[in-house]
Amino acid sequence: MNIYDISEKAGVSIATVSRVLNGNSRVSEKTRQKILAVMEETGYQPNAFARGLGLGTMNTVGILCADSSDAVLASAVYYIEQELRKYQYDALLCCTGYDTQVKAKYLNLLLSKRVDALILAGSNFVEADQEKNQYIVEAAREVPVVILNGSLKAPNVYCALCDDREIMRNVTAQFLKTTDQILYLFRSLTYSGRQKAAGVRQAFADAGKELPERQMLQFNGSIEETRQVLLERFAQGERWDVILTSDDELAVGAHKFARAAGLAVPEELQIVGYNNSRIAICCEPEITSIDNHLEYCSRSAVAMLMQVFDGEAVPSCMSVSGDIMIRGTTSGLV
Amino acid sequence: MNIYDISEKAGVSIATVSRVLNGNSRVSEKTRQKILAVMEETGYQPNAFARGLGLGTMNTVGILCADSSDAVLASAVYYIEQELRKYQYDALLCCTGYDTQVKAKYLNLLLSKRVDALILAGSNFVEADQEKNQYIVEAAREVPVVILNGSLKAPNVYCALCDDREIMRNVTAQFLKTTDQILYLFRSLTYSGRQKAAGVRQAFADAGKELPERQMLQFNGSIEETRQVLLERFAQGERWDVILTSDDELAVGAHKFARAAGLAVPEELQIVGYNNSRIAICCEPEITSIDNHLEYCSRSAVAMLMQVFDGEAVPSCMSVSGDIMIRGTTSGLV
DNA sequence: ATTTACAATGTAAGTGCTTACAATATTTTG
DNA sequence: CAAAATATTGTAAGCACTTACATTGTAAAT
Repeated sequence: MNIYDISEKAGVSIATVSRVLNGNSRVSEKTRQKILAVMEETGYQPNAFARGLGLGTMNTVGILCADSSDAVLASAVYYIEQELRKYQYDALLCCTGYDTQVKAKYLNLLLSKRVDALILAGSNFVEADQEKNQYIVEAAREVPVVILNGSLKAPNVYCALCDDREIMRNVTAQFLKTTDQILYLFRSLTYSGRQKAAGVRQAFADAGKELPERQMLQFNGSIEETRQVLLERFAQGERWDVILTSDDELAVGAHKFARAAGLAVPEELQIVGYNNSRIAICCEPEITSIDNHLEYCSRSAVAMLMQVFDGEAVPSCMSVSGDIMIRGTTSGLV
Repeated sequence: MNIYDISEKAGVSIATVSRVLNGNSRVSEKTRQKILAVMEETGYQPNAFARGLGLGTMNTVGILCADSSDAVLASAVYYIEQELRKYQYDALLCCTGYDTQVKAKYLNLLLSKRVDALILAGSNFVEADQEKNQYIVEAAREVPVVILNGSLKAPNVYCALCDDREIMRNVTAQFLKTTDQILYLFRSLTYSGRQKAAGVRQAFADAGKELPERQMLQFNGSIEETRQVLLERFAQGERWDVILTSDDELAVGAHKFARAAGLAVPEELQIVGYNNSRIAICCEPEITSIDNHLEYCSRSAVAMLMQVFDGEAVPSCMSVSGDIMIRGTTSGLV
């Protein structure tokens, strides 16, 4: 069943059928109805490939994300997909893992599928070494690229992110009023990761203090492993009044550590998570977490993209404030 | 840059170029190398739409899922996408929400994009009312349909799932040896939901006991709301020795309830979750949960699909056992 | 009534690939 | 060395649409 069959049954030319298919040119109401009736009755579905060939697009956007089973990235993907669909776009999902080579490979694979744009979901896509981001810059020569939670200055690259640095500086500064014994526990130095760390550092600097390297702990492991690592450090005599983390899972690990070490939360140890994800409220007391407004940013990323499609002038970067969700693992925060 | 440009620069016909593109027919090594060189040098990328039009496929599978931000579904989508990519298929993701009308609409939308198959991720796709599943049966006339965690008997529909009924019967039976005060807290009667409930019921029946309706509590809310609901019932005088749940989030709610009610876990109240998801290990004590082998099933679903593509004989349903992951919220389970 | 304007429709040339079949070149065989 | 067999390449007809441009039909204007 193709456009010829329809045109024949309706007694018109294929051009007219195509016109009603695309709803653009003028077709008399009478023939439009007739054609629609024939389509209905035959259950005709236009061939999307032929359509794509003729129009040069299939209304598809590629979403790249390292790991869509990660709670935060899964949410991002979900919001993005939802928002794309509002605008009649389909989402081609591709989970890349964290290796740059692989990311570049998959990005090009999506490109070869002729997606209309690429959305890179996750701050891990922007590396500190600009060389490694080159593949993104090149991709942007083909289609618009939107980065969620990462910033990269290049033509046709748009970013939507949270000001992680500022909120981290703010929160750290608040704790610094009462104690220097703050541990910053972070997972990896993605774009956001670097911002957060910089925020912590800056708060110390602003207070005229030095942040000892021992108080910056990079650790990329499970909840259980996080608990272990902290216990080991604790056993070696390290003590903290506050543990700031770069994500809620690490905070849960810290929470478990506190319990294992017999430390009362928040009286003896305060804990702050990041992302304000669902996991933060599973513990008792529930974990204070920084809300980086993932949903808002995700939807904005898509909105920006649509404006780019429409040829509107769009700023290359949109940023929102981080805001703290105060719960039981902290006291005295504002 | 199209196939004509390449053929010209390489001094061959487009047919030969197409042949090296598809790597199938014999092309002399010399000309193959020459053509590859030209492609390399010009950065040629074949047009996927034209390819799709000629071949009738773009190697794309549609994944339908109600809500990819849900931890369990997100994992399923992740595993499926990973596995599809191994076989060079792309994943078109579509989040439908839980309304049947909407699901049907989106399913047809994916179909109109000419996907090679559909994977329905989540037991919510199979409803008790067969009428409501009709749209799936019809879709299967166009392309193979694979259902994850749901069973539907129809031509060209394949299922991969866990025997939820049996494991639920088994676990319930174990508790019934020592107490009848078991609450089964469940979210919704999806396909799996119905199986689980049936398992609980059967265990009671097998033990010659009756399961009072008060001990079946359907509740579809957040962790916090779950805690509330249980507290209310508790305040009204209801008492339980065991709370079985249909997912880990409900179990976390039960966990929080226990804490709020001052009940020691597992001494005074035992709790069992379902899905063995990451959230189960956030609490203290960690939650015993039933592992329904989501990863295995997800990957199997894709594997089955590939066999269908290859024209191999495939059973219409594959089932795995559920297995219990014993942790701190239970005692005496085997 | 005739010209003019414009709306509705049709014709035909893309869009870029695949592949059956035909044609040609190269080996193998007698 | 010619004929047969086989490997390599080319020709041309799909695949199912879109759309610029041409044509026809209709209503308004003169």
